[in-house]
Amino acid sequence: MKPDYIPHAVERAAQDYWVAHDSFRARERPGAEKFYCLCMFPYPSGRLHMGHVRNYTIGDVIARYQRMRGKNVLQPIGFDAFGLPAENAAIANGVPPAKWTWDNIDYMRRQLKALGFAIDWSRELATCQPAYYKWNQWLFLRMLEKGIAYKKTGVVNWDPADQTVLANEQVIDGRGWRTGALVEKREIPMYYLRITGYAESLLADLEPLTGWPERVRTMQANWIGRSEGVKLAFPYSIDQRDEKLWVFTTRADTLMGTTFVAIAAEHPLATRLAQGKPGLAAFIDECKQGGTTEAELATQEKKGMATGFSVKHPLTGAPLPLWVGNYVLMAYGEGAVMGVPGHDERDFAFALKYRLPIVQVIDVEKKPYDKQQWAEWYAEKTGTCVNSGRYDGLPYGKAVDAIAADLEKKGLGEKQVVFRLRDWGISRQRYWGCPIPLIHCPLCGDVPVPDAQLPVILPEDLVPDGSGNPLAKHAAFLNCKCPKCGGAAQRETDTMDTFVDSSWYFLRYCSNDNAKAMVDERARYWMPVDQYIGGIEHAILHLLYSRFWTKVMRDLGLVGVSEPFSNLLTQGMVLNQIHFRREGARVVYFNPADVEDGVLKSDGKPVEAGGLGTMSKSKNNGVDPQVMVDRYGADTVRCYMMFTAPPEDTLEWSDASIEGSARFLKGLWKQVQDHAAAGPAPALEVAALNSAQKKLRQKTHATLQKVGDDLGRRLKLNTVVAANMELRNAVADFDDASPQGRAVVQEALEALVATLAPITPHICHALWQALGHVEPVIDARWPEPDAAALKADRVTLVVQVNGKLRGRVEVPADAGNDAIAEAALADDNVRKFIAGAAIKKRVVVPGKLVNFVV
RNA sequence: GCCGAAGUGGCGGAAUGGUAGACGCAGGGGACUCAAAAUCCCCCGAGGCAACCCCUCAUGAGAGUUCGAGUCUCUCCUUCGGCACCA
Repeated sequence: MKPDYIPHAVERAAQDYWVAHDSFRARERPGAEKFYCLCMFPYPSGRLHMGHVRNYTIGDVIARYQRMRGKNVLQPIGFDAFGLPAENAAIANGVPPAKWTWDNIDYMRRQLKALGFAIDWSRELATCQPAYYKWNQWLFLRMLEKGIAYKKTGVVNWDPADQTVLANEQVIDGRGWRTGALVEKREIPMYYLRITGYAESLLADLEPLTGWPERVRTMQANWIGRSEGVKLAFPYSIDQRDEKLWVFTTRADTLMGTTFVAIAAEHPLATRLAQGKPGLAAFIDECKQGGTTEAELATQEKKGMATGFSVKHPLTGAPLPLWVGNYVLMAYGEGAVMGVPGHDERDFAFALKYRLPIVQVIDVEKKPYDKQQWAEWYAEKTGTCVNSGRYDGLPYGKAVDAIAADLEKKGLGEKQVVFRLRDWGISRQRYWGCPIPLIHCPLCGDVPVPDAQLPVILPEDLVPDGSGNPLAKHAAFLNCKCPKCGGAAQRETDTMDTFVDSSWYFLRYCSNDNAKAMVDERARYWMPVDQYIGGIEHAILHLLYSRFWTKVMRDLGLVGVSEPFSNLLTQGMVLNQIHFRREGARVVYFNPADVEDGVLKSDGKPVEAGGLGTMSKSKNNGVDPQVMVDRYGADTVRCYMMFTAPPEDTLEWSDASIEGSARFLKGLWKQVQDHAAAGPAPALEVAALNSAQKKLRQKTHATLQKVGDDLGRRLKLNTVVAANMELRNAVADFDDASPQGRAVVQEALEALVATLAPITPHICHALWQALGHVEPVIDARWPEPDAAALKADRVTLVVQVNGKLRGRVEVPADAGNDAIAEAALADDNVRKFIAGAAIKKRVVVPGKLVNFVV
């Protein structure tokens, strides 16, 4: 009897088998070659979206493949459970974030199980569990002891209407997303982690990380942004005292071209000079409007105001006007820049706008200099100094050395290395996060919570209302005793950035049941992660923070590795259309499924098109894969996700072509069942094969070779499916019920089922049994191609004349170059194009082509 | 604005410096069927040719390197990701 393909029954049976046999429980087996396969854990936003399905399918394919290669595989999962959307849901629905989060986790866990991922569920964790975040707090205290964590002020977005701090995402066109109020910048005290202390090693350790995509390493290196330059001082006198204004520059060679100095609006000197100057004070206030993001600062109109105050040139002593400029970033360097309009594009534009002098001090091969129009070469480091007194004629490097030496003699400067990287501010004025374990005592100051009192538990029954942090109004959490003096004190109500939670979860999977320690020796067995898979959007922040955190833990003796992830696959985003409406100052997003022809289906009124964007909760443009799983089954959805685009490319969602994957699996099922219904195939006798049988066998082994390379080395999963579709087509076209014909088909079908098993594990579980195997396909050996079967007697070469295809020629596989050329020249069309001309050159690529240059 | 990618038929994509369009979707034609669905077979980049052969053009635009470029280099355009409080 040949059973029909009923995906849900097949999938249930396979999943029941794996659960009954505890197939994916990972155990430490010293001596066994381990493989830690990890996907970035999901934020429990509600339901899985297509990006999740893509991510976890890629990971699952790799995990199952490595298992078939004989590795001891660990594939865990958990939930990144703290964060802003839970608070937003609470504001919208009046449900505490904890309940919302756990309901979502329960639903998503069911979805993940329905997709059949080979996950060790015993290691599941959620970052909102006290047993997890206790260790955030514990490590934070260790960092505080070592001076890695410290307190300073930082700038936040402040919504004056709701009296609350806003995330960048909640600021839309400079206004609060709920209130529409103009957002202000505000300085508040925060805790920082000194990631800059690790800048050198974070940069240096990128170099040997060859398992990472080059683009991610480049992005990280640029983000860290090491630059060598000179820190130098412009002296000035104020209130009868001599002081120095420090700046950093990578272009000390242009120092003699300085015509002004500009400081950030937040610079302390700006504040001092604004006293008694209402105009300047108003300008500084104006600079405090608008957002805090770098993109916003970099694209805003460059504005400045003279302070009326001067500083002195460090070498000539000449007075230079001091300006406040909104393009000067307090966060980078010293919060002040020397203005060299001759050789810096921004300074040039600023000088033109405010009619400041422009002086040329670098010449490049005597090219003409125009003070009205910026030219690219003005900023080049290839010229020599001019109009620079004793530095005239010096090239870049020597000029910098000479100027730095002269500054140093005067105590006004020295060479310095600075990084673009800034310390990591982790304080969030939010409820749904990990409490920062500090107590503020009126007598003792900031007192760390003693280890014995950890974790500081977050109360889970509060409902935020959008104005401020509910922890700050919750007496039971807020009021406590000072651990030092025993007097009345208050807890810190800020919580940690959720990036803290995700910076070490991969370590906790190794020992998630240990209540006594953050990590234990099991982490030494499993770490580093052999393959990490996640969205390209995490290329910088999450990966950089995880690398930093791992290095801190290494320095505390907690882990044995310096880098957490040996190999990284950055999956492309799954994009979908964005639709929205502006309702007053608020923006409301609509799911593409509810929109047709630019109109919302429910009310027939138009919506605005926001273009393509990554599927996200905040843009409400996710596609629920559950509909597809219900209709086609998990294997079809998995197959389609892998087939439709290479893992690293962006994928624009369309559910139109999933039918092809459904047909493929249906056809494969029928072929295997038809074949199996005729009884066991006889043993293969290679020597007895006819040429058609040899040809199918060659196709089988060519497919094994391609698929093995695509899966093992290239991670091109789309072509794994495509190559297997080709092989299936070849089997379908092969009409030979003879004993050896059936033996060749058996081999082809086994290759198909085994190599597809990582991608479509359920159907392959059933078909592997149908092909006569007792052991499950998850434990089958990955099939390797047979070199002898790959060899053909004769090969077809392409013949080119001057690089253009003019013919084909079939020659014995072992033909020499002269024999190939002779055969190629016998082709009529080839002869036509050579047409008596002299052959200047002959290029033969063995097995591929021959090219005549005439 | 800065940093990093991507751009190939009607669509998703293949081509690992060597035959551009594998594989699939959609579409067209046919078989089966009372009919439909499902399934199976054939065609399917544009132009030239009565037709086959064959020729020309074509991988966002423009240049360059090479016997040979979708692939490498440069410039430009468009789209996407990141820009430190979305995760």
